[in-house]
Amino acid sequence: MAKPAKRARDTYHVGNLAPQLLAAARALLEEVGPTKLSLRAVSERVGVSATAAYHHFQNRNELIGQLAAQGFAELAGALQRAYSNGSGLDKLRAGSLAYLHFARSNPALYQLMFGPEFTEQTMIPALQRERLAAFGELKRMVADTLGQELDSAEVRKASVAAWSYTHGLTSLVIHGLLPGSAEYSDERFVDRTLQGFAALAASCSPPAQ
Amino acid sequence: MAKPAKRARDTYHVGNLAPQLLAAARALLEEVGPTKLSLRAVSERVGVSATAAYHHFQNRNELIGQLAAQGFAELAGALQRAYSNGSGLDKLRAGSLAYLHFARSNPALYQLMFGPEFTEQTMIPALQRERLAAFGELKRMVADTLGQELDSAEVRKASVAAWSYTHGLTSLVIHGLLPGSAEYSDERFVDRTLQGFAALAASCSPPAQ
DNA sequence: GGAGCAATCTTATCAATGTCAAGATACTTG
DNA sequence: CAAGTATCTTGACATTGATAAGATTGCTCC
Repeated sequence: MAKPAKRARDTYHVGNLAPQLLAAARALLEEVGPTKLSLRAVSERVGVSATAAYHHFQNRNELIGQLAAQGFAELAGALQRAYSNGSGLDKLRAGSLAYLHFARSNPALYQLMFGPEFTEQTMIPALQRERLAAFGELKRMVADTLGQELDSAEVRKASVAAWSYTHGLTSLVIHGLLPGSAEYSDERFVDRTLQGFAALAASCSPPAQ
Repeated sequence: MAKPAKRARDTYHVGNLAPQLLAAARALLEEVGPTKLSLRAVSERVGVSATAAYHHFQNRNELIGQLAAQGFAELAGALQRAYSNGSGLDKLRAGSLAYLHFARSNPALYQLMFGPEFTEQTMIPALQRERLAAFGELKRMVADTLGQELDSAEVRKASVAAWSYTHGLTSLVIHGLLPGSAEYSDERFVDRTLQGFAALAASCSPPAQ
């Protein structure tokens, strides 16, 4: 019988399994959510055995870590595009829009990127690198807006502020914690939040430098 | 032998198991992290069988959901205290400090409160209620600062802005994504971020109302 | 071109976990 | 005190991450 041979032909040496696994995991991630993503389901979707992934990734954490790293890389790219194509002054608004748009297009991935699965022990070099790169892109936008050097104290503080507000808004929207999280547009969320900041700034005591 | 009888005396009818389970889960949560919290470990710590919890909670999600609800209740309390004891104008700064302080004192709980385990399906009423109450507390602070009504459009927008920035900063600090996440004080993070906002506001185009 | 080696994939298996079903025990109420 | 109900246990099952050992394929080196 040629059955075992044929079966072997189909499954053995699929080729570049790692990218296929990552792609399947990425798709499954958005279907089932960040917590319910199982290696077995990913392997089954690709058509390999449950343990095949262990020859390309150390464990589940490394696989989803690379997914998260991929997410940060794409986020950095989106920020860069917004930074380049930014019209006029408000490049920061364009950046916020790109940020929120990326997260709303890949909600489960975004939750994974900032999820609790990556601590100091379970951290992956690629993830740390891409995260720093994405934040570097944000800092470039802020430095450009402020007209200051990349590593000035002003830029550092303002970048953290920008990241905080954008990530916070994004996180709240993604989790459905804001009214109209599903239907309202990215622009509406960003602009209303910016208006809210303006109102707060007008009523608050000016912070001491 | 009195062994089975004695054993029964020890374990049967522990009393108010639900609060004990919640307390043990709360402690374990901060020890092992939000993802690694298992019902069995909680039960073992309390000293009951693995399935005892199912007579007090529908499933694991309801238990950790009540934990999260408890977290929001405590957060609301912390905000209220900061709101009452706020000295002078900057009650918002005091609120941000209280918020960040709560999260840094209960990092795993905070991650759980905003974690991906609670979707529309897995949501429990208590969690939604306490979350709304906490956000209501934040809105009261904002309304007081702006000197406007609780349900005005201004207050709604400014509240979302305040929540976004505070949650974003908190989330970044908790996850260790900011330099000095471990050593720096709450005050330093909040004040530097506020200074960053001021710098951004000075360099940005005034948002159209 | 073939032997051998390394890379790749599979099957078998284990421990941990969430969950259900059925039975044992303790409290409560008539 | 008897019966019922609340509470807890044991036993079991499916799912999942992970390891070990074996099978298969492609590559290299003579």
